[in-house]
Amino acid sequence: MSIALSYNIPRSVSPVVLVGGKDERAMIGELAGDDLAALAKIGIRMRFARNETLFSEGDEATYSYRVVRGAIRLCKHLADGRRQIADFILPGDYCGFLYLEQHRFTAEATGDLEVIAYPQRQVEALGENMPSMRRRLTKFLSGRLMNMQDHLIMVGRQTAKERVISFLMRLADNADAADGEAIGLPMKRQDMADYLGLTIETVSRVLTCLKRSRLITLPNLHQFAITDIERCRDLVEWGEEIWRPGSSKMMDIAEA
Amino acid sequence: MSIALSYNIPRSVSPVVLVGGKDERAMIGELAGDDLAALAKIGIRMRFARNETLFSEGDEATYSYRVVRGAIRLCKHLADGRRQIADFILPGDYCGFLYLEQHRFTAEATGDLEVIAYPQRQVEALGENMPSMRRRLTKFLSGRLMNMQDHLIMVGRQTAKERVISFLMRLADNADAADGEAIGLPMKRQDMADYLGLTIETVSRVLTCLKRSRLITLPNLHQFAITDIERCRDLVEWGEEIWRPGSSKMMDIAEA
DNA sequence: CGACTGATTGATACGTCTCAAGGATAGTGG
DNA sequence: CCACTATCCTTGAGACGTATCAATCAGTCG
Repeated sequence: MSIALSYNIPRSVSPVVLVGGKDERAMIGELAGDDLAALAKIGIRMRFARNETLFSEGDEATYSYRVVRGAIRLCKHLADGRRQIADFILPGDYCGFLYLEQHRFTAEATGDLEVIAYPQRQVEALGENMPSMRRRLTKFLSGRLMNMQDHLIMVGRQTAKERVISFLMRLADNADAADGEAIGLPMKRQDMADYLGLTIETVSRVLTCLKRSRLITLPNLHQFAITDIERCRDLVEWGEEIWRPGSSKMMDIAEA
Repeated sequence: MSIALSYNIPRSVSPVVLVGGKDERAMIGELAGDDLAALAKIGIRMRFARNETLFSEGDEATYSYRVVRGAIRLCKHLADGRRQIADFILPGDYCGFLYLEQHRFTAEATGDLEVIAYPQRQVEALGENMPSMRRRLTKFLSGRLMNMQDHLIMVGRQTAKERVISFLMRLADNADAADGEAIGLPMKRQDMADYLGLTIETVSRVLTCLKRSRLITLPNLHQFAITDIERCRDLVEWGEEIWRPGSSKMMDIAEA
């Protein structure tokens, strides 16, 4: 069943971005080790500044990208300016495409961005000729769907605090960070808000709240650390009750 | 890049559901016409009652399904019972799998359900052997991601009224229905709510509101009709302003 | 006809948004 | 190195939309 929110968009088929996470990175590595030394060589290093566009809705796919530093945001816009970010592509992640006619969303840099771009045609050729590559790309695409489902439940059914924690946990996981270890936060508050389906103010308030509760620390605007990953995991899994029984006001999180 | 459904991947990877829409149905038809007469024959007719489970989180994929009557809901659960439905599979839609390790969500019948189940192995074999099939399945999977993105912006950035209208529009579109034509609503209010990220009461209120505004009619609980599809399209695209300038209370939608 | 499930409606509570002000940070040019 | 400035972030007060709780209504099936 296909639902389209943006009914003015032609019902043609369109390209899909593949976005890899921690697991998929291994895949890329393996590919390179396997048969893709050639692919590694055709990669072109590119840089973008904050808010620069890698591609827009309607563009044709010419490159796939691997993020070296910074992050890419994939987003959709409503006519009145509301924006929803469908995914972030973080350092080490891969963002590729399946051939369809055109993009249905926009990719922009959330800050200083460094990527390696691979000509799409060459990647496609590899997919066509190598069953092992096909298989990995399939897994990869599947993983994307999984993440989308998690994102959906986050935006649809979790509270602001749960969303923010989930998000930070994802970043921590992606960085393989330990308790207290500083983790890069390569996007602005507005980007976080649009990813989480919140406003910038709410994100800010929640962060303050988490900080006060000693669940996280914020050395500066572009870094954070999770004090107790285990406890955060419980918070996300078991909901508000842990915050403090009988109260869920923003400021009422128990001091640890 | 040809992303294939690599169906002979070792069973260490987890399955992903493929869900087809109006467009994808054509694909299945074409496949059947092409080389898949055999597949059509191996289909097994199955029936399920409301809330029966086709598969659960953790199950292995043994069948893919095509819905004949009723609808399947694909959902995820939080520990405290909150639920988010990631997708509905409607009559004519297809629901297949790519393997990774295990299902990460549950598939249940939203009411009386009739499906045709295809043994996964046989579908897999077809994917492996036929490049054209691979390509279609890729497009198909890509379409899923597109829909998920639309669903995300809906749940993350649209108001209750916009979500309900979008949803009804999707159903109407899927059914190729004209203005005023009765369309089946093969799920309960709770299912709609969990899909839209709302409560059952809010869904009910919005429906009442739309009815009063003469945007839709509800002959009975399992059917609806859109009075003016064009107007609904505008509402979704341009937001609340059309409802009635200066007011957005539930009861304040202009009478047409 | 009851008994049951699901849908509607109402009153109120609560979480997040909106609007507005002030504070922090980073970049720029003298 | 220090104003100067633009941008981003934080905080507060109040409004608004949706959730919650509770009662009633409408179908359905024995």
